[in-house]
Amino acid sequence: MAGIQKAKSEETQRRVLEAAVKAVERGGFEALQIRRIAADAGYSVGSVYKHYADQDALVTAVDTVTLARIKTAMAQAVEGVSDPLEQLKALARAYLAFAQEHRNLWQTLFALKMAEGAPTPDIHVQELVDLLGFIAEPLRQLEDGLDAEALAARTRTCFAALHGLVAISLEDRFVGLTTETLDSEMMFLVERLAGR
Amino acid sequence: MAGIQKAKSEETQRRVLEAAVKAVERGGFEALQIRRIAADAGYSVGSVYKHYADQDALVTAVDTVTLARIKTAMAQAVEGVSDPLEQLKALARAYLAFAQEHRNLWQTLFALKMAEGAPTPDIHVQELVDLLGFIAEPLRQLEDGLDAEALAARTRTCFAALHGLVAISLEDRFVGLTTETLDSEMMFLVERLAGR
DNA sequence: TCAAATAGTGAACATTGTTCATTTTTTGAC
DNA sequence: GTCAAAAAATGAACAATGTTCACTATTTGA
Repeated sequence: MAGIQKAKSEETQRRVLEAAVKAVERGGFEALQIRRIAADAGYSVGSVYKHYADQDALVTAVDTVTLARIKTAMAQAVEGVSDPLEQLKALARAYLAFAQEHRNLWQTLFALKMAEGAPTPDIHVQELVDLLGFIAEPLRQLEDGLDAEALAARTRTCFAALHGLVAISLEDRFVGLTTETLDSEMMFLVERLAGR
Repeated sequence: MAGIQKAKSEETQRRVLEAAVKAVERGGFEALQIRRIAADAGYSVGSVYKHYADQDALVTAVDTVTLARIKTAMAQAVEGVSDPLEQLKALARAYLAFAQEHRNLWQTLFALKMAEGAPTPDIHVQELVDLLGFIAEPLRQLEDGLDAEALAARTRTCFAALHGLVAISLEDRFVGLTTETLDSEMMFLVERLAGR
């Protein structure tokens, strides 16, 4: 008869997180309201706090889901692609596509975590390292003269540049480019970064 | 005897904005609280709302100040520099320096305005066009084969790439690079973007 | 001098994150 | 099966904050 408590606890945590992800997907960062999520998940506000210390913890949990999804998308992007330059192009397109298709999740992931004094959870750091790993491998093949440290720095630079292009492309403030222009600019950036 | 009302109104608006800028500088986006700002400026909350429709309007006003400061920094950066590649490098360094020295203002400027349905104010669009203009001019000299439209797209791409590097460098999530490495990576990026 | 217009006030309200005393359910020993 | 302790769940209450608005104080122009 034992095990009911554990199962209930896990289900509650899972359903709360599901409701939180859906809330962010629908309404962005601001839609992550405890009362709303508790109601959507079918619990009271108190139950949410039993599993997540505060709103930040819930955002962090949503971000963890987002990172996992990005990782999956990146892994699929390079699947079966052997040419390093083509790998980088595929990764760039996958990253842009994810941001466009999951705009609210992506924006929440990069919406100033910096303001908080809390350190980044280990799981996030690991996921980010994995993401950078996708870029590091083709880069290593293209720039064979780099030592490990330089490669790590170069990898981050390449990711950051692509990230910036994606971030700016999602902003309304900058006059929008056509989809074709954005893609060609992105490919230009990848080629220049790859030294081609 | 006339003119007192106008002077008072303008002073109130100015002092409220000054308090708002200082609040953001000190505590970031989250420090922009109406009560706190009203008290700092020496007015009641109602007076703040006489000059700014809501919190968003006040953030927008702060962002306008930030954009003007960035524009000034960029203008100073290229002053007396004639070589186009050196101009781009100076602009990149100035942009990074501003973000580092005015981290909270910079972050607030790029903290998801996207969530709001409100359109970007004209003054912001104009300032952003001016900022891109600083980059467009040296780019035009370096890539003489581009037509106006392609140059505009390329300019945005270069800005976005630099912006991404700056944004990621300010994040704690990514293991920090030394100042020297960051600068050398930034120069690498500029040179590659410039086709050198 | 005075009535209208403007500037300024702050109490009151609505929303939302958070806490905690209480109730309901589960567990394991007897 | 009984029951006391532990865990899960509840929701009222509190605190912080954005926003409104009826009211007061000041300025204006005739």
